[in-house]
Amino acid sequence: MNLSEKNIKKFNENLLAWYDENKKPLPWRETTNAYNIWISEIMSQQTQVETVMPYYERFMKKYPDVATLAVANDAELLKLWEGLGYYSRARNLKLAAQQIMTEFEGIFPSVLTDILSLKGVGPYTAAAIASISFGLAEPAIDGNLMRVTSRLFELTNDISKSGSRKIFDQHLRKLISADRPGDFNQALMDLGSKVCTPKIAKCEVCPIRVYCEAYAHGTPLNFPVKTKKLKQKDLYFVAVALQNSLGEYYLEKRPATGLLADMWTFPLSVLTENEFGQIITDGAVSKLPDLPDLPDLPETISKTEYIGNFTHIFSHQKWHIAIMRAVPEEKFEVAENFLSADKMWLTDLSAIPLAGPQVKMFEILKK
DNA sequence: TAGACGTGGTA
DNA sequence: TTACCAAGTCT
Repeated sequence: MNLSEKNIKKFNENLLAWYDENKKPLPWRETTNAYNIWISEIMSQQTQVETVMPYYERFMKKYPDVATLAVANDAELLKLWEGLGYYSRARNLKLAAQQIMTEFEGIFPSVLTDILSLKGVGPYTAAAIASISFGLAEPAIDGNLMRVTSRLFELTNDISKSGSRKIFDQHLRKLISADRPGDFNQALMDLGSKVCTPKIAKCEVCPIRVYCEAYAHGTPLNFPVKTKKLKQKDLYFVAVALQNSLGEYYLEKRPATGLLADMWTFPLSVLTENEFGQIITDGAVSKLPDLPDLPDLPETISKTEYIGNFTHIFSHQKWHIAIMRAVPEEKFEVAENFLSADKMWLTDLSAIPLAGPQVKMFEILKK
């Protein structure tokens, strides 16, 4: 593209006029309040907007401002986030709210480096908030902007490498509208999701095609350049469903770090692929997870019954879970509900945060 | 810098 | 069913 001042001005006029006509109506586009924009941007990371919308509405109702979020109950916050994935986002949201209370006197920071200092806020989100809420000319570089920009300039930099970011940043800084930087960013995002899409480039309806190198050369689908993702690793587990006489299930809390941190789970034990195969073919199980040492629990769980199996796919792991129902020799009562901070009998499913594998297990056990 | 970190949708 | 995609960040 010829980057003359006149062309850049025309580029923005075309892009922003298209945006004014075609922008997606989204709840968080009805305001520029930094708190609202922040929450919507965090929720939208690697997540489609259709999925985000109900979560956003519930979140704003329960935590309408920074002060409320800063003192949120951890379990309630995680429960609200249940099903959205990437649960550290919820944890970081509360930490960042506390940062704003202590380091910025409760006022959402308006300086880029201050916004960037918030937990869970990286270069994309900081630029999105800075441009949309504070009118700063910062390109918010997400997957959409990288795809559109790579086609505009036929950039062959691998977008899956973090080092490529600065190349896209350099190009976009020359283009970004000083008057409407927030709309510039959102226009390119909408363009990327509706017109300049990964598998199909609808160049015939693109408002900026006359500036596009890939369009001129008929090569839009050659961009962006991106290395392939690794395949998920297969992992095998046996999960145990143990019920007391009240019908409550025994659950454990996962560690505070790592995959599904702080979420509740049925006791799990790692299996080899062969051991897993044994269970699903003839119900034979060689090793069960350790069960709690309870005073009221019968001394031996003499029998286990194979219930079924399912798989759950994460971005980097594929879990194969066989479900065994533990059958105590006699019925037993439990004196206490909460055994400790990380062991409990489930009384109210709606009160504790459960991730995908556990939700699926409940579905199967209900049948 | 590469890999960890969830989930749901599409082809 | 596999592969990839969707408004990334942290370590």
